[in-house]
Amino acid sequence: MVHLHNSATGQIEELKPIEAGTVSMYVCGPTVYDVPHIGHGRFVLVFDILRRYLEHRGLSVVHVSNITDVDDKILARAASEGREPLEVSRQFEDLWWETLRSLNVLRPTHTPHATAYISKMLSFIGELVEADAAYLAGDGVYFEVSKVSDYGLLAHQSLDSLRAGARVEANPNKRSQLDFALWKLTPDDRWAWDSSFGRGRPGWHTECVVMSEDLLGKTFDIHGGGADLMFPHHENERAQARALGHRFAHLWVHNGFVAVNDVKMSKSLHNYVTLPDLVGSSDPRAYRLLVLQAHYRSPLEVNVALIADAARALGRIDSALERYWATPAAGGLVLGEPTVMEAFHGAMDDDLDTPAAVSLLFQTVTRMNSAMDRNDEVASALGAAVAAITSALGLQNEKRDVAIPAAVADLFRKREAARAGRDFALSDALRKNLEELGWIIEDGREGGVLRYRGR
RNA sequence: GGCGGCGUGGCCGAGUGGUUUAGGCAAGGGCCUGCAAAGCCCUGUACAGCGGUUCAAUUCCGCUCGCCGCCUCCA
Repeated sequence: MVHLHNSATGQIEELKPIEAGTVSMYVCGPTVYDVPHIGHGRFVLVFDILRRYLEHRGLSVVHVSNITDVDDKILARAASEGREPLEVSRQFEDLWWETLRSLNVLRPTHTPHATAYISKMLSFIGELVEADAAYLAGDGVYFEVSKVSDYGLLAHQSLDSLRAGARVEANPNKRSQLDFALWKLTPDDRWAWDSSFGRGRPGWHTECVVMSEDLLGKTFDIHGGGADLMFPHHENERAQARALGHRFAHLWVHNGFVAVNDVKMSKSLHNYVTLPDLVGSSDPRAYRLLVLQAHYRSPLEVNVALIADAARALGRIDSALERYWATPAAGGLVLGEPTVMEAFHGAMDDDLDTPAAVSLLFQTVTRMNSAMDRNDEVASALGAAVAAITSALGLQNEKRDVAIPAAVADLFRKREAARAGRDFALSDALRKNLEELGWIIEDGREGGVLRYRGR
């Protein structure tokens, strides 16, 4: 059974799907106003890994991840570039999905947009006002935090201590400085919606409650996101749902940050790296492996050199898999070696212990290679285990169906002939030519094997 | 100020009261190979410092030093 750390309780708890066999999962998505950064990459990979694993275990997953397309930052960018807000959000949303595709991240089942949920948000806010959990004051509608008895559950702080530490942001309209805006009145703005409260825009904590409940119900299994969303965003989402008596999310799952030189990555510190740059710098799977090598709740150091290391490690898995696929057994139905698969499940069930799973993967690669070297028949079961684990983690070696160019084939044939004639000088020279073209020859008993390694 | 976390071998990164103390990358040695590549084998005696508890601590407790995060938009 899958167990996950629940931020609400601080405990590792069993995932018990509300609807047997189906896991409902909501993961807070991006605000599309800029190029995705490597921090986005981590959360997207973590939850993709979780999803893939659940599916690997035979569960079906309804995965919802939103696109925030109405936000002050989008507006600001549109204004400074003299463009329409929708044009800006469209541009970065397209880039978002394109980047995720390159990371081999499965597309969520549903990808709701905030702009499509304005009227539902308004009626939700109406319910909150009716329930006396929200109030209309000067410049907007605010949620009254003190109406939720366990406010601070996710922050792991009491209302008093939160209030004590809260920076004073002198908004006299709020009854408490912790109260947050559900609807901001912006009567003069073009980018606004009319409502019974007045013309305005939604606050950013409401869309996720409304969209998650709309698509997954008033209670669902997992709510996830980056650790910095825990408070206030998730706290506030939860507060709204609780104020209406909804059970809301059962398990709150949060991933750790990406750090650069031990410091959380952020634009203001100029340690910002874009995701497309990072993914493009190496094998697109390298970041996934890097993420897998650390526990999802730990901070993770990420830089181009580490990505390159991970890419080299990937090579080990790839060549093992190539070796396995080349065996006759691989064509048939070979089950993964049972003790390995059991160990894999044991690790992953334990709060997604991917470091242990990856460790096991590499150990299995070594065992498979050894077994093949000595013609041990256990090799195919081990190879099948490597293949199964690799694909459950989303690290599968996309079989590069790279057609062999005629020129390459020609060089290869010449090299084989030279080698057969023991003209090693010519043979090595030809091999070098091929390497420059991105092709590597591995000599074996039955002659050389041509392999594309890219450049 | 409140809350939480961290300091592991060249780097990344798991983990554990004692026993064979992950894994990857890098490094060194070896086997194999015409040479390579791939693969296999071997090597590194790491746990911030100081006390304490214990038969035994890197692992538990305390303190010190250093560092990080949340409390504000943020994955």
